[in-house]
Amino acid sequence: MTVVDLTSKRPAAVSADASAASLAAKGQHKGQQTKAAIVDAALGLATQIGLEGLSIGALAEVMHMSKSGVFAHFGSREELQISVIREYHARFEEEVFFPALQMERGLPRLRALFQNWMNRTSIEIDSGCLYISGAVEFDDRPGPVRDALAGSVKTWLAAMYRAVVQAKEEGHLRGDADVYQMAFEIHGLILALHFEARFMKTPGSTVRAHTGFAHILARYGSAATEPKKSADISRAKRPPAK
Amino acid sequence: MTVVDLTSKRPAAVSADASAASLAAKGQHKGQQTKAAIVDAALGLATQIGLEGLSIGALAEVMHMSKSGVFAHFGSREELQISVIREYHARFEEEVFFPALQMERGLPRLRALFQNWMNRTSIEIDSGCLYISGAVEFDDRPGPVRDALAGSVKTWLAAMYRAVVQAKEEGHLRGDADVYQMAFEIHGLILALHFEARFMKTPGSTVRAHTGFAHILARYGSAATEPKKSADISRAKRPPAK
DNA sequence: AGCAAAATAGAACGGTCGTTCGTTTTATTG
DNA sequence: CAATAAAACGAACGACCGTTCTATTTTGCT
Repeated sequence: MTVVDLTSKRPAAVSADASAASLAAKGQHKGQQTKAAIVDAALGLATQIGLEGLSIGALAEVMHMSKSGVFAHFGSREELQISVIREYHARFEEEVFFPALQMERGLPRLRALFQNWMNRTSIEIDSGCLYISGAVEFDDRPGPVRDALAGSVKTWLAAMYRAVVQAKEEGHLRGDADVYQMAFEIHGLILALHFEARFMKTPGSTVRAHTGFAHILARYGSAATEPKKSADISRAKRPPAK
Repeated sequence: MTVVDLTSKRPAAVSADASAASLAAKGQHKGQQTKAAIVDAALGLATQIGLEGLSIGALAEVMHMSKSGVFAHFGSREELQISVIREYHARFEEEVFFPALQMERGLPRLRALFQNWMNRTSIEIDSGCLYISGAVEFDDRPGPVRDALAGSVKTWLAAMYRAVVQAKEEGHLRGDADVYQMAFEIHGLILALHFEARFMKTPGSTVRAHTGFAHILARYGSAATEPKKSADISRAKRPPAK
């Protein structure tokens, strides 16, 4: 009767995705670790099949848990979806926004933001952008999920807009540059990249987005910034990772 | 016993949306008319809640029909979805593509295509673009529905690409203009318009897309085409409707 | 008018969904 | 180690899903 049962399915919940749960296993209670692991798995599902397609049953199966066990951590499906959005927001900040802050204000930082954004959108082919898929799914569906999503998207777009403004303040852009317009056009490039790479599987979409960014810089950049006719692609140099 | 019964719910199917069904009420059998009316209603639902959210039960309720009555016209949900895609494709051609063919080859036609595309994407605020929402929903879901969708999208994007090529052939673009790149950037403007107008409700997105198009023309247009610094918005004049 | 064919209704099926509830197992604390 | 709290399970519910089947009504044709 003292058999240990290594194949016990109970503790499997926490160690389902050790890579994500381990680094968060601080002084937290077990429940919080499990919840983090669930959110991690849910994010993986949501980026593939969408926030609406995310079901508690499928999530429980991935976690090797019971439906009610998963459910108890959130209390409602909407709360689960919101948790996923918050997790995506945190990772987006960490992978796209914060690294770019180590670049100098102005054009270098804007370049880094765009580059990181592109990487996240296209390099990880298996996981689409939750901001884009969520925007389509919830553009007509009011409620707390939409609010959370719109809040995150708005925050990120505002951050990028701020980088554009700073680039202008630093003198990297032309004096008559319309910063709103520039941010709009940059956003369009990312969306086109997402559409053509992920749905249409068009090869070369990444360099196309990069070239488009160079074109935008050629238009809005000050004379000192963009002297040559065609900007080279491999300009965006990353920070030494601190 | 000769009561006419104006409130009979049976014939309501055909006259549910008279506006769409009437003009198609030629020598067709009744079933075909009803099917056209169902597809019309289904398209209305799909553009709001997406192709995946489209359910036969909800559709039957809108049509004042039974689920099985609706179902019998298609034989499967997938076939219904494909029918909706085909219907959208037909309307897209009729509203965006064909009218632009009446413009002269080259830049005027390209302008008209973009203008019509913008109108369809933004003016009709209540109905989103099925190509965009469908692309997000089916970017990871293989099957006949995705195939039909991708086929339609590919056809339309190829048509726009062709207009770009023709504009270059007519000498309206610079000799070194990258036509693929130009089409990519135009596509991005439409996607940004859809995202910001429909999801974020950002006002002024339409003029922003239009300005972006002017910027693209300023870059790729030949000297003879774009002499002035900023192109005027109200250039795209429609044909006299035949 | 009458008859065959087409169209629709209605009920039922198995399945999945989110959610609730009572029980049991596990983890934490004194 | 024992007591208490937290976590997870398992069964069940009602709702909706797509689909199938049979019966009934409506249509189109001669």
